[in-house]
Amino acid sequence: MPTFQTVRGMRDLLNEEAETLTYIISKAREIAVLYGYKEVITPVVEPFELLSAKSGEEIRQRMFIFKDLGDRNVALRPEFTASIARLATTSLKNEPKPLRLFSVGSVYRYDEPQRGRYREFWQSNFELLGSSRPEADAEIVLLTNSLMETLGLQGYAFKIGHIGVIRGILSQENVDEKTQNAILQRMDKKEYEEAFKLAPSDKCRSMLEGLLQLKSDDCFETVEKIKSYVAGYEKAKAAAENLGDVLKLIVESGCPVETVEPAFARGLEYYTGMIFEVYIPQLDIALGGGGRYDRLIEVFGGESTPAVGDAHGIDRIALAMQMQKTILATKRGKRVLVLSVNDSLKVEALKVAQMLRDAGIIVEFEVMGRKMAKALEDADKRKVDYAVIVGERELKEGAVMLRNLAKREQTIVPIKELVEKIKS
RNA sequence: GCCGAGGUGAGGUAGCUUGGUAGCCUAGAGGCCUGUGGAGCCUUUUGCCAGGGUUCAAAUCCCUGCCUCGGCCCCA
Repeated sequence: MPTFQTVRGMRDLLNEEAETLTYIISKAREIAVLYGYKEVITPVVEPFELLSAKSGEEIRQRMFIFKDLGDRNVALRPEFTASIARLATTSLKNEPKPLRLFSVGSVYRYDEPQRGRYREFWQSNFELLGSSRPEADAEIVLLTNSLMETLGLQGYAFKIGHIGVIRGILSQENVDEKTQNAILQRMDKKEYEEAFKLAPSDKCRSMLEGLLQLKSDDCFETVEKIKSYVAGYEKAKAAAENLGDVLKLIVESGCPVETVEPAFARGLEYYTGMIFEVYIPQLDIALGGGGRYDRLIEVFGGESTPAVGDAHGIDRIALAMQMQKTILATKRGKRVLVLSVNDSLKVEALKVAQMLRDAGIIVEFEVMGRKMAKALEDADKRKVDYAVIVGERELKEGAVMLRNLAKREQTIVPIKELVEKIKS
């Protein structure tokens, strides 16, 4: 019999890793509740067409695609937004706006695995549908800010941009959408020469090149520079103004914005407006990112619905927390091992165990048939707090032996007082 | 997709240069000890990533693949 291991890029998460993951998920869920987001659970497998429609070349090439037994082309979701957009055009079509949706789960991308990158990884996802206003963009950024802060991450910062600037220039230069996407993809990969080659005119090319020079140390100054640079390009100018509005809202709400990137693009094709990513200094991979996608829902056959959303890489956040040695604020109750002195008292011991669990105490029951010495030794090694020993002598008095494993002290405690004694 | 470093029981490792009995520490199960543990002693469990080649002989040398870790690119 061969031994099995996980498929490349997929991991088993044990002990602390699993604990950290669920801890971050629970914090994300708390944020969702606080901001009024309703949780939705969508399938891991979706039609390939849905997932690939507007995701962009980069992601399309990295999807897990297969035919199911009904000969349907399906894929494992590489992100959540497509599923949420599907919901918005179907089940949630007639819900009052704004619609605030939260999801969490695993997503799949066939990348080369490396630090902070896996083929199966976890995301928490927030989408705000129905508003085109800057405060909606701001809310998504601020909620990410809240999550970073709640988790105790130090020195994290946002990188922000606006896809409308480049798209504005390109459409006014009559570049078709397909070419726009290709240019944006190259720019995203920082293959600027390749990107510029696709520009149809010298003027267009020099406009794009010029954008790269506009970065300044002050975010608001960068926005002003962009504004004057794109004078004459109406849509691009409106985009720059919109970026300024969003920036003002988030910066004044205390959100640490590190840079405004005029030529910032992201791998996903569906973005139409503000886009952002969040980083910590110790890692140059994004912990989260998102942006505005005002046209996706109508592409899926829904009414024109402005929307903005973002995703957080839970595994990467876990990595960040580990690097910053962030302490998990988890509170754990007392752990107890219940065992009987001999087999004839098993029923009594089980009753005691159940009584303690009913009172909310974490109870393990001795199931290995071990001798007491071994059982106690084992329990102590695993950091169990108390052993409750059920024996004839004490039971006659309606009591059991309660042993504090760390202190190596024990007292006879009436069963009636056991819960209280353990909890104190 | 590309580049680099590696893969020895469950975990951590020695051995590899210079081919010749796979060793150590931790861990699991159990015993010494049938109502009281952290020590000690003893028994026991699991291994050279896979396949091929060279050789009398391969963990060791060669080739291919797989996997892990890391870097590039990009993302989360």
